Amino acid sequence: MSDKKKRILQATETLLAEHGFHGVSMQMVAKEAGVAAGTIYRYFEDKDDLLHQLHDHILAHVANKISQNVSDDMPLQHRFRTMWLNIWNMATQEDAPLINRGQFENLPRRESHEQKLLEKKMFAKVSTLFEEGKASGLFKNLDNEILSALSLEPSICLARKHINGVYKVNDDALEAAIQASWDAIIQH
Amino acid sequence: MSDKKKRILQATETLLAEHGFHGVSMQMVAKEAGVAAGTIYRYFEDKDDLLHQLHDHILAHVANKISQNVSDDMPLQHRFRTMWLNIWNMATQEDAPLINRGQFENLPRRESHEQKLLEKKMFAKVSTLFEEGKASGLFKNLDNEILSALSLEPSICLARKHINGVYKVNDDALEAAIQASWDAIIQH
Amino acid sequence: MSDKKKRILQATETLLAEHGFHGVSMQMVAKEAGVAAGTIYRYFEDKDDLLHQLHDHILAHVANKISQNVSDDMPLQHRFRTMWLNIWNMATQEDAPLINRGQFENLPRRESHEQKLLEKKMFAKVSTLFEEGKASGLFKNLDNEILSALSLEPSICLARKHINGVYKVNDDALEAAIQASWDAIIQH
Amino acid sequence: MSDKKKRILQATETLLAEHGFHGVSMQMVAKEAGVAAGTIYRYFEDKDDLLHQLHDHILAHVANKISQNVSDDMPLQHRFRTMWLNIWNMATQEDAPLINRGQFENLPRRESHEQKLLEKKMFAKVSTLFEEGKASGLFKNLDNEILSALSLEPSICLARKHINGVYKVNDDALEAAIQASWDAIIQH
DNA sequence: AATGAATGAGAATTCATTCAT
DNA sequence: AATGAATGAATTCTCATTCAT
Repeated sequence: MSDKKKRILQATETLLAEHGFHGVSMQMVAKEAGVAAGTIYRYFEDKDDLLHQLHDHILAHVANKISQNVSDDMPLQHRFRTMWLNIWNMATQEDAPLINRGQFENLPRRESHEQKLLEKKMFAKVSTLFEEGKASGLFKNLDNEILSALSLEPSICLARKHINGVYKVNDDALEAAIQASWDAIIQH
Repeated sequence: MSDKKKRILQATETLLAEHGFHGVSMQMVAKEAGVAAGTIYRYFEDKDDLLHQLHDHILAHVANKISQNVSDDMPLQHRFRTMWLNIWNMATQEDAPLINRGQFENLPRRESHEQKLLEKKMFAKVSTLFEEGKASGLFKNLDNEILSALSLEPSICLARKHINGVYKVNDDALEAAIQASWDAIIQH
Repeated sequence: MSDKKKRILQATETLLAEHGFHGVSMQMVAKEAGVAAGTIYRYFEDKDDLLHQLHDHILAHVANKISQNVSDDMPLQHRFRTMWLNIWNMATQEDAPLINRGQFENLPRRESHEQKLLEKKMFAKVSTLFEEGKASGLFKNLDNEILSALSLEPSICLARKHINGVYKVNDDALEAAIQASWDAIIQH
Repeated sequence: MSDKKKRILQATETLLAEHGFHGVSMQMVAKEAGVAAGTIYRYFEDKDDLLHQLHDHILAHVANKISQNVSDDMPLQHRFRTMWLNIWNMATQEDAPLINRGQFENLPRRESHEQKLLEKKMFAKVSTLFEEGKASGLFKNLDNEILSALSLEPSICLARKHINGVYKVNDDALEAAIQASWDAIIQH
């Protein structure tokens, strides 16, 4: 990807996190990226396209981060813990500003079929985890979407509160939260 | 509250849900509410104030809905189930358009101390539930913010997927999800 | 018609005549008309609509001017001469700046059926002249469009040259031109 | 003339006819001509110069077309008829797109003295026709500009209506129009 | 209290022109 | 000579806000 295009995407993400969804103008993006306003339109059709592409860009980054240090031959609970913490770290370490401000969900998305297949592939390690857990009888027999909402999304939710300063999570609480997330999806 | 003020708030919520955060102008609000543009400024200082007040307005509505049919002398699990379903129903029955579109979080908020106290009071029944659960040794000894993130927020998360059409939750899955949310916070 | 709307149309006509079709911006129109840029959009949907309405406005003016001092009971040649001179005077007296610069034809037109009927009605006196002339056997038996192209449009053509300074027409030449236009359409 | 220069002029004419005066950008011209945007500036100083040169280019083409198959030893009326039809054919056969759309007149012109002399020379056959006609007593004793406005310009005028679809001219009407144009300028 | 015409700054986008390659 | 990425001023149009009525 061209250097300028990367800088524009990066600038957009930074500004969106800082100023929220409204209040980010193309001029601001241009200035932050250090390019002329017109230059943005060489790489993106219009503002909508810029936001769409930013969505895809971030999603790829997120999928990559979540899968970090996870291999399919690790024990289930170890894999789960690693992914849970990957999400937590990503959201709390400010390297994904849009995620931890809850602004990512509001980016306009392309709802195409290819897009969905792509997303599925990107989060393959999560699917694998849930499928294996269910096959082994360890996890509840629920669809992956539900398992995810019960166990991984609380990580984002907590991280957001942590970042916003609404509530500070300490190390013990963090471990307990991971355990509780695990409790939510395993058979008892 | 004056009739016109109510109509303005109602119109704003409807339009926000429909057109997203950008694309709602004061002219549009005025038209939808059936008042003149200038009239809005009799009830709200500026656009920001309108959105702030809308935030408070919706939050009050939400707090009210969540607590519906919940009294402090009901058994813990019954109370939990009722609140979980109150959230689910509110989000899926389209009577809180901003919530189920995930746009509520993006409303500008006042981060004052009074605001926080007020919110605490509004969600008193939730706090009471968690406190009693912990006191009785049934719940894990975690802060309410964490318990909420583990058990109630998945309800919103699922409802959103359900509404968006990303994933349809059937009745059995719903019951299982409630049970799993409960599993997340109780001691094992 | 509102005073502001009139001023905007007037300003647009003046500027178009002066700067040609390109080089007239909405800002310029606003400044010339003494209104704010946004005000134009209260009266006209967009720039296209402004130009369309200007077209209609001018056409009405032209139709009115052409028919001045013409009544259907005047002798044919007298009517013809009056209309020919009405055109000439309008174009040379600078009160129809767009006409005499040949910019009028380039205004975007609405090609609707109603528009055509309206135009027909506006130029009724011209039609009547040609029809009577043909019925009496004085004029050649040609369609009005052709008769007009042969006899009245040369008036505009000459006026344009006169205004542009390409060629100055004196009074004798003017009378001769009217006579020649007449010769073009009568039987010999 | 260089091949690229020709292609640029050709592309400009095509685009102007299609998109009108606004709506033709240098980028579009470059693309249509199959050259890079910067290349245009090797052959033309700026956009204005491009349009000026296009004007001259077209005028030369027109002058050439009008004089086709006309030699000074042909009988007057035959010469007149040939030129009248040359104009008609050129305008109706789409090989002079700017003429028959009435956009040619709006091209910016250089109003220099040399330009005028050049134009005079280019239309020498027209001048000769009129001068001979007047010398022989056949034509009215009017300046060439007037004779032209009375007899040849109606051809363009009619052709434009024909092309625009405002009015379709059939073969009989065409002959009659030529005859009427002739009637306009001969002595009676 | 209520209106809605008017404002003008600011938004997205285009485009003539330049210049390093 | 030719390229085409880059520029940034200018364009059309919107919109929060004001104010005379």
